[in-house]
Amino acid sequence: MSETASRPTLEAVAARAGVSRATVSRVVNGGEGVREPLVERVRRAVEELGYVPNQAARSLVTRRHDAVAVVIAEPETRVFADPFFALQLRGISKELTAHDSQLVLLLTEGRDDHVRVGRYLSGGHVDGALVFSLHLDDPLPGLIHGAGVPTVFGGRPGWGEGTRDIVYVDSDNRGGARDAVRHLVGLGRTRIGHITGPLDQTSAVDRLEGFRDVMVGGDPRLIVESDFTPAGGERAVRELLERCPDLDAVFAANDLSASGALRALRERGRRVPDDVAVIGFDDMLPVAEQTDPPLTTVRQDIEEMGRLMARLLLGGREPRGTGPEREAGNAPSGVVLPTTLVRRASA
Amino acid sequence: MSETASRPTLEAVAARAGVSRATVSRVVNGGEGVREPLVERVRRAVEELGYVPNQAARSLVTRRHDAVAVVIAEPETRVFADPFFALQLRGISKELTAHDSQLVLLLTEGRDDHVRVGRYLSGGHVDGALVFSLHLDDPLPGLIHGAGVPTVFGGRPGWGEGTRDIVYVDSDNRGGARDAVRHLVGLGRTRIGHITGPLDQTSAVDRLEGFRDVMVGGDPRLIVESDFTPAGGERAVRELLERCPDLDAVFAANDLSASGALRALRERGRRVPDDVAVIGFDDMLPVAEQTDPPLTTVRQDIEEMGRLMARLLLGGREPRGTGPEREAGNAPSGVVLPTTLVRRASA
DNA sequence: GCCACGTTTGAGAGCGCTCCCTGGCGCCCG
DNA sequence: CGGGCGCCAGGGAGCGCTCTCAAACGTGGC
Repeated sequence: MSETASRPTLEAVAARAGVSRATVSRVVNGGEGVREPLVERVRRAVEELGYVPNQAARSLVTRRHDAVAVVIAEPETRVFADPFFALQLRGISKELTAHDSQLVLLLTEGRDDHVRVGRYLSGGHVDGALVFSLHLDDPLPGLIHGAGVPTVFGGRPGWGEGTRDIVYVDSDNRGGARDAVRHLVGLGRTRIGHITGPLDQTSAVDRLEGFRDVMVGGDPRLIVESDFTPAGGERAVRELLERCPDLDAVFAANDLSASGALRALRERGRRVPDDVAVIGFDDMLPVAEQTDPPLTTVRQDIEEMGRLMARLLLGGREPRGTGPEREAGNAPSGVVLPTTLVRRASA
Repeated sequence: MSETASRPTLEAVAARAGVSRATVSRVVNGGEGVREPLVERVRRAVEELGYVPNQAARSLVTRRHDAVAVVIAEPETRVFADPFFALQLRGISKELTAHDSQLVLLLTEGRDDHVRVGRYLSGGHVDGALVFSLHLDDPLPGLIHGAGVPTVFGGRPGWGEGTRDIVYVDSDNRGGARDAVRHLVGLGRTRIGHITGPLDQTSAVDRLEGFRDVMVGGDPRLIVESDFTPAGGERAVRELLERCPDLDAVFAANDLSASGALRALRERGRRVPDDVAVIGFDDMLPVAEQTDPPLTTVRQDIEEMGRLMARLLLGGREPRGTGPEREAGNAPSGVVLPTTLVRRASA
């Protein structure tokens, strides 16, 4: 039952059920075109022997692996320490499970790893790849895109804008930012500052664009470039207050920097939201709910992004072997998920 | 180069290099016992053709997979939203990479998944498993332990205490807790409260034990069971202050609950650390450094735990194929990593 | 009652690789 | 200078599975 007793093979099951290997194979893979009594007999034999198909042998002939690589490029540790990827992984995992696929996690550390990952992906060990790349100058996505592996990107890649065959899933960063800023405007605020994220990330750029969409002709000095960290948020607010002492609202590009902003505002004696209204982005719960006051922010459904990425990669493939392998690429080249404004106390 | 052009096989490389398949195989797998000029020729052919071994074919005969499953049981979403697993995964990933192994991530959602994971693991798709189980009543670890797959647990499992063949890696929760409480005592504090974690987790239990080790004969009413969350920490502090208004220190079982404690103390007009000193556990940076005041806490090297788990699982196996497959199990049944007290402003 | 056709089942090849074993060759020693 | 030994390369089997193809088995219609 346990130990080194080598696992039963198809052959063994066939012998036990008194049929041929081919028949067992058919039953194991869906049982189409096998008469009921035989199906039953085979099923029982499988059960009794505790047969589990040898995936290696199967892959060898089918050239399918029922496995998908998830590549997370991680130039900074910070990125990895937030719940973002965790949630996305969850979504991915759920969807892959539904498709009987495994999740092979590839974390890259520095440039050398690109080679390793590239080799792995083009080595045909997986059916596809889900790639997260946050930085515009990251060579990895390009590499992968050239590796000839079906790929879906998480977040809008910074290059190949109009390229038809790049598939990605992103949230509506720009639209979400617009909603946030419009909300501030609706509150009667006029001197609205924006704390950006690192502008080598498309999400930060898109949020900035959304801000600009609403504040057309606004004072460019009300935009301070920052880095998605609480400390950066603090610095940015100090800068903003210096440039514009009667600032009455802040839109921070993420919750972390918003939390820093909150702290700096309190320290400077500004009441939130009375004097200055604050809105963040992400709705990262441990942060957004715990700030003082709780943060109004833009929520994105991160887990759903993950699910969608997996679904897109697996294409029209139904939960196991049915249907066409892949709808010939008329997939949308970019899918953008909606965001919603979550009102709490800060604005 | 790209596209569907089927990848080159050993055969192709052999033809190109003018040698036999066997020779190419030898070269690819270390090149022992092949004369230099041939090695060179084969290497070049591999390079030119962009040959990558077919892992499925290889596994089929070697019965090795160069892959390790990482199983994360996740009854609560909260658990996953903290950076803990992320860091551990990093450590694991690094070590596996060094051993040319892949990381197959298995996230479980609810009971049904146990079956799936069990089948997968006993299906012989991976060389071993790294399992994280946080709760005492989780049936998963038991299941896996019975599946006949080499396994290393992350964190002390709640059962099979003395069992010789259970291998796990944990931090020194008890010792770390002792250090923290001793530090408070050294500060002259005498009315020290403890906010525990969920006591169905061994880490929480061990930290409580450490607290008790130092506070022998202490008032049991100074121990409040909580849940590792900020909100729980707040509640616990209110409870503690009610029971003991002149409380002068709090040891919280993790940083998150410590942050809640900090807030509740401020709200109740207690100054930290003047009136009440506070120590957390984990040194979860985004939290510990950002609290007001910054949190004194117990650091554990989470990434190293991950590395160690992987190293233990892979046994004495050197970076690829050399050495014995596995030192016959005289491995230590539990490895406990040291913790260090990180002094910041809160105590 | 017989033949043509559709449906099930079985036989066999082969996926790409490793590894055992044999054959060939150079070299050392007698 | 010849025999034996050791080292290196190649041949070939076979890992467990899928999938094509052909055989066997009905079944219905004429």
